Amino acid sequence: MRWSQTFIPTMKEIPSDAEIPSHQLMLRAGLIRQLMAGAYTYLPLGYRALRKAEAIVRNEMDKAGAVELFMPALQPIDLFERTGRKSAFGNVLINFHLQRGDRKVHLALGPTHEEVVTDLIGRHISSYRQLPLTVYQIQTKFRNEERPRFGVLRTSEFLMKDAYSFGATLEQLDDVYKRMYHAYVRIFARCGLEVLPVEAESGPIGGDASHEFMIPADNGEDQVVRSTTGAYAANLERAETGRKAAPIVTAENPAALQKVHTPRATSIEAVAKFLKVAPTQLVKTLIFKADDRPVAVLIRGDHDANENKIRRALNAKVIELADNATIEKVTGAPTGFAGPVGIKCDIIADHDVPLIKDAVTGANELDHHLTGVNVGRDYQLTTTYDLRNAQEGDPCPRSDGTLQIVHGIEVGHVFKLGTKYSVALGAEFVDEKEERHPMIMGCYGIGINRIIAGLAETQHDANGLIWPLAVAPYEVLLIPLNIAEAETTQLSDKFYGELQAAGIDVLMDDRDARPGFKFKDADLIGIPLRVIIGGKGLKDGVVEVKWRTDAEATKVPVAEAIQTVIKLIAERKAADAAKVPA
RNA sequence: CGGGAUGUAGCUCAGCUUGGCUAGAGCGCUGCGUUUGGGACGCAGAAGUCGCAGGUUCAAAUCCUGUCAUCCCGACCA
Repeated sequence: MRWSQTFIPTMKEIPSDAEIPSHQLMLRAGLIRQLMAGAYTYLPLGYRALRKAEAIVRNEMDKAGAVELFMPALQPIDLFERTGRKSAFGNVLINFHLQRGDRKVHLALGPTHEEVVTDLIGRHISSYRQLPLTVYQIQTKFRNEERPRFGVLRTSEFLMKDAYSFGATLEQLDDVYKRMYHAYVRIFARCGLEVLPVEAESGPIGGDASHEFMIPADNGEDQVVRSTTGAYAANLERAETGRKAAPIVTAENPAALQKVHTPRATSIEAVAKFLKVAPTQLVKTLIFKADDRPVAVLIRGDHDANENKIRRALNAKVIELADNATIEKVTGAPTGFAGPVGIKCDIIADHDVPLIKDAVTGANELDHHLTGVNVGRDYQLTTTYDLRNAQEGDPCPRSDGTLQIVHGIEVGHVFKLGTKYSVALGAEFVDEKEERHPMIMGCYGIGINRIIAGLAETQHDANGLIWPLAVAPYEVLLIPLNIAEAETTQLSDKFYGELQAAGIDVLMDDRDARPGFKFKDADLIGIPLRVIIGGKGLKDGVVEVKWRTDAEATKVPVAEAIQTVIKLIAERKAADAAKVPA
């Protein structure tokens, strides 16, 4: 492509609306333009990168045995009502009524396609002999994000590869899951992305039933816990800690239990400030309803409760924070003054709670707290659990390392769904004994836009983007230094034609601009290999070849230049391919 | 949805506090000329209903009310 004939609106200045590097650079390099909050146009350069990432995803999905199809974005709301996801999605689901003749139809724009695909497969697959089957599509998804942000990282409309597997047995599900996991590792490696697979919240099947693929990045929205030894990585929502259950013994020389007046101090911060003690000295008592049974959950004041861990510890299906009426019933006081001493419900506690000597807790009485609270003497526990979010410095659950917390951008997710959708939508098969069973499903998503945004976010320098060869909009950028010189343009045209004939994606900056101007734009858009033709070099019979990441260009005799470029690209491709796990 | 900020030319911003001549700058754009190895220079030009609506006033980019949009923090995110 000749630069003069395409559309690459680069910007020297940083648009004031863009805050994070990927957003700034994608705007400045002419990859995207914003239409409105959460909706972006992909300009020619950005769209080429997107399509290259898409092609890699498609290729690996095909190799992993998935078959491509294409489903409608427009979907009948009825499907979401049958799976209960109309209310689960709530406001995120874009849905509306349309007039069709004399009737109204209620439609949704697909936020994902479990419903449509389960309905489809359920209608047409009926025997275990036809299973397993994995289908996928690459399609625009729609979600009414309450707050789109971070440029292209969180938008209301985005390109997603979504795959769905249908199997007759858990073994079949496990098999597809492993193949998809492996395909994902290859996809991100081929795209040149550094990605960390982490354990994620997994829903009904449990165990290793869900992994997210995270790009470590300071601006990532997710928090990821990883072990210093590399033995463990998990989403913060999911991450276990390696802490052990503490011995439940009353501390020596405990202070006397004392009731103190703490007017209007209902939060940890307020109580800590009022009594001039550290939050680590406080115990917060959260009242949950676990399958409608009230339970008091004790967490150290400075820690964050983790609802998933609490739900598992209680062996409950659903838990939610109790309403004010329930809290008053079990504590005898309004919300904000709950404590374990004398509470009228079961108590479970985090490992760190019994370690607090002379703790401060609510007194189960309006405007009062207790000080000098000690386990064994003032309240009883039989055991403790891991009930809080992991923290920096916690022991690793799988090794002798410690845990650290990093931010990440979720770029992929593999998930063992089980039979939730096949039961709701009646997608059943018959086994060899003619017994009917719901199909066992898995789903596997990749955010294609996030591959691009993630690369922009993590691979750039002060001057601009640095594309990996496999996803770069163009592989080679030809720069004729001065198009007023006939020799320069003739040679550039020749190179342009021959490189294209060799199957290389080449962009030629044929604009009538000064060299410095072209160099700045070249660094900004980050094409991997740059070939400079003209000027001093051409007088000496050489052209200059330079990787985006090189400090200095290499001089190559004109006669050898084309072969050199073809060889360099081939070598880089081979080197990149060697980094991809087999 | 709660909190904060910002809307003036394609981009970055000044002017607003204390209302007052014809609304400014840099970059970009058009024409001519000179330039040509890291975002050139000169001359001449085009381009803005000052987000929108209403109000106050002799007079509003500036003050008031409402509204819309965008960004940031938080809540939310199968």
